[in-house]
Amino acid sequence: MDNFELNYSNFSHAEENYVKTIYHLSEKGEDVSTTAIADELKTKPASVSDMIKKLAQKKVINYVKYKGVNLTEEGEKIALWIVRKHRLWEVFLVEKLKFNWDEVHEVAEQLEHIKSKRMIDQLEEFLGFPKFDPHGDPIPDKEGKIHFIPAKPLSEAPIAKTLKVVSVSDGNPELLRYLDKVGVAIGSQLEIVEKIAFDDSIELIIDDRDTRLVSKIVADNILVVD
Amino acid sequence: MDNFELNYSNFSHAEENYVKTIYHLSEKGEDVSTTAIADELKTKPASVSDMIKKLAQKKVINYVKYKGVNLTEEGEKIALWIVRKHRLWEVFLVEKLKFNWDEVHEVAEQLEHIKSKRMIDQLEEFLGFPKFDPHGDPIPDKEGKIHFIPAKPLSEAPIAKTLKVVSVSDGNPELLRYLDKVGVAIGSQLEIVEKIAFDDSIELIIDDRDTRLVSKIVADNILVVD
DNA sequence: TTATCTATTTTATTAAAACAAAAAAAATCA
DNA sequence: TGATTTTTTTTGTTTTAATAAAATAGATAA
Ligand SMILES: [Mn+2]
Ligand SMILES: [Mn+2]
Ligand SMILES: [Mn+2]
Ligand SMILES: [Mn+2]
Repeated sequence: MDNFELNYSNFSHAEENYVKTIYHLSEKGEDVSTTAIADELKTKPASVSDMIKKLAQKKVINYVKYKGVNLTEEGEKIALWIVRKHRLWEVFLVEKLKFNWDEVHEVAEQLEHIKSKRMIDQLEEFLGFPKFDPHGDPIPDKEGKIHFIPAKPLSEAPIAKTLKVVSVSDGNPELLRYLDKVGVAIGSQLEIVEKIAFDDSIELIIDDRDTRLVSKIVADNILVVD
Repeated sequence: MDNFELNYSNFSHAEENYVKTIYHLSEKGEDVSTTAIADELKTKPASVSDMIKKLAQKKVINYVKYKGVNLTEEGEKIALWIVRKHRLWEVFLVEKLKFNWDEVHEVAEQLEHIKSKRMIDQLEEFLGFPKFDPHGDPIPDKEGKIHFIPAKPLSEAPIAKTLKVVSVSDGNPELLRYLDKVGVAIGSQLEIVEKIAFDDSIELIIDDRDTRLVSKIVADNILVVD
């Protein structure tokens, strides 16, 4: 508990990125593979193998050779601390500096490594204790607690029900600009009219106004609740 | 001119710190020595010799072996770009996140390396285009222009004249907390009552209220105009 | 003008983070 | 099961930034 108070200054920029990546890849539950990490960090499996050993020694991940890794409690705390910073900075950029939601992720990737607990807690207060970032992702509180909304991808949602957009993946600016164009935002109401079996594309009504066809890959990246 | 528009992403964290340090050490006019840089960056002369060669190759400094270095035009642009970021972030921390002026420098040392011209220009606007940072230092504008106030150290100021505090050095938090305690701030009125020749300490009146004795080293770090 | 001292540079090592190529283990296929 | 393919790890290099120790240039002092 008190560990989260620290700034974790004994972790390098690179180590933090690995921990954060393992956290995100773990969200599906299973152990994370070397190649998955390499793909995500745009590096090579050989580099990942090296770093994994170091992180295991530092006790932030559990590692069994050839079996993949998962975060220890300590590792998860570090990951949540980085995620908290990332998302609060994204809110700041959108709410205060007039950034569009497709422009914040890259800068937040840098800002998330700035070490100052004090600054982040003050920033959170300054922003009015936001619960979600501009892409609908929940912001861990100062104790590292995070509250997930049970949502599913639009691609797996039922037909002919009123759905609400909870979050969208923030990594790809092109997707976000596309959503701007078609008028999908956090909180938008969607209703699936038809699922085209041939290519899994989806025809839907947006906010009771426009009818649109979106591809499977777009639908995979929009999380909704009904 | 257009170079300042760039984010200079081809410079590492370490290189940026060297360029900024050389900029600050150059303010006295002369070439900067290897040891001076090493002292400032808390590293060793051997490391500085290495880095100096690299920076000379990158054409951001002029370097003659055994003679010291100075910034090229390009180097000065980079330095001013970093200084601009540092000082705007310091204003943000004090004005928006309720930091005291002794708490901002360390965090700004990290924030100054974040690469996003867009963010800094927006931040400047958000802060209302401040001209000075919390320690009274001028903030370079988006073209990299900086306006110096011709001030001198309190230790070299004349006796029995009304002086105004223009800036104080921001590197040492202890000094800043001491100034808080004795009631010296940017804009304070000072009047030197007596200079004690024995140890160069100075007796002064602060804002027409308190009489105080401050040491030479404190007086060296307060810049005033009359 | 030497001799001595100090500042600077060079050389050789180290640590972090990455990569390619080779080796080994695990998974898949026949 | 045995052969083949894929994934992961190991080994050997590279680059960046730092250090200590040795060599050298410059400054100072006798
Ligand atoms: Mn993001
Ligand atoms: Mn986000
Ligand atoms: Mn500062
Ligand atoms: Mn300052």
